[in-house]
Amino acid sequence: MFEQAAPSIERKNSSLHARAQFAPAARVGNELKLAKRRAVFYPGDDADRFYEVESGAVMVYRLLEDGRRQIVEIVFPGGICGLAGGDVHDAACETLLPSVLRSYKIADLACSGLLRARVVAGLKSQIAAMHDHAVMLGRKTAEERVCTLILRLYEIATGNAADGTIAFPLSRTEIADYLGLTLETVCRTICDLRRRGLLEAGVKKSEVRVQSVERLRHAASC
Amino acid sequence: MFEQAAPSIERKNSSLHARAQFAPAARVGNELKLAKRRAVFYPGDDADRFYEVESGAVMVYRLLEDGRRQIVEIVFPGGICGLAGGDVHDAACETLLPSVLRSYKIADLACSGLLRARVVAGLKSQIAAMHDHAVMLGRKTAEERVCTLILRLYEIATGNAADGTIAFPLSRTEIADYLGLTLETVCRTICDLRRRGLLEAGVKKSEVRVQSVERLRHAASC
DNA sequence: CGCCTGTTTGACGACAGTCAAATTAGGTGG
DNA sequence: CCACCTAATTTGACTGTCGTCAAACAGGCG
Repeated sequence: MFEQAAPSIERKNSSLHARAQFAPAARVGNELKLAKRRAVFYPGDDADRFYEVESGAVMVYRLLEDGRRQIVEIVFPGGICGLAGGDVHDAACETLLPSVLRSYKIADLACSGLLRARVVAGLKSQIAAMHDHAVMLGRKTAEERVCTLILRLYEIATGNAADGTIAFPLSRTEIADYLGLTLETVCRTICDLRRRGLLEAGVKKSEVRVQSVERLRHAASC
Repeated sequence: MFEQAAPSIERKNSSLHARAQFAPAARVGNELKLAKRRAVFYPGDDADRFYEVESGAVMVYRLLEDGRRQIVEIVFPGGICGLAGGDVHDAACETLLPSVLRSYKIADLACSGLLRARVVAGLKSQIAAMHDHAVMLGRKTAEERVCTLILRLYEIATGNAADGTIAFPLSRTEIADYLGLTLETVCRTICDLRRRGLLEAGVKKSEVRVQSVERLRHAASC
């Protein structure tokens, strides 16, 4: 949170739980510009506000005592985060890209029918996405998981630059933590997909080009 | 725990996707009494209604083409199901026990502030539960998964008959499909926990007795 | 009492994880 | 602009957990 006007101040906040001291809570529908990899909230934080992603992307994750991490949601524009659990947040939330969020008080839901409709719609598609995710984590092989994720990113990206090239907003480790795999398995799987011609290397190493959506969809089992 | 008084009407509906024809859509807050293992909705069904579980329990699941199944939610009293995806349901829903559900039209949300508050609260804890579930599926070992589930059932049951005995509303196959394991692994793990004294056999085979919540919680990593 | 289904147990194999090292990318300062 | 340094990615070899296939066993219901 809470770096207000984006850029400048870059408190180092390298992922795992370096606590940020927040700026004082903002007003209804307060806009929040955040740089890449900034914390939005931490588990245990007061959950009196939730967030709507306007641009960019955020990830919501949980940590176990021993350091295992699971990214439980990746939220893209139009999605909601911070509406889970009781009166404190149940997970951590961090930007993956420079993002604009809009924060609301829970109580605002009662006031605005428009907001409520947007939130309900957001939650509905979010729950469906979590169903997809559960199927992936519980029942898909490593290759199916990777293909499923690439496909999802492709479909989101295809709105923007539709030449089949996808810039991952995620590191290998993050992909692994989202897919319930290790980073080595993710590497091996992606390389293998390249070798087999389903993907092609992009200009930058973090980019990838989809060769055949059909074959990818088939390999993803969905 | 759990067992209601199994009602009368028993339309045969043996699990996987034998389509049920529903009673004609009911009014706002229509009560729905269902026996054990009755379909509530199927994927693709018109999602003009959602359901609040009043008693009993339901499971929400997805099937892949090749028959792999993942149970994505188990919903207990107070929870909501059927609010996911777009204008058709994204998953199947079936009772695990004789249950009483209450169905509402989506539009009802706009009318009743009381309903809205209950639904938002329900969705929030449901999303947190799905976060738990994702962590389990993505990052926990077979033993941790089984312990986590037993612990959750224990905590729900402990409100009712608090002697540590849990009657599973789930078959081994269903436990496996919820935990992302095979039924053999579930069996082996439960037997192992018994051998190691974390659990004790109940009177019936489908029951289990928790020996030490502490040890169980430790083995569950949560 | 006997069938049918669900559960338990066993033997074996494979997919993904672990540990470790080599290679590459990206960022910084000269 | 280039050299260097660190962090990220890739590759390799080996291991272990869990899945698969198969058979024995138990329990519930007619």
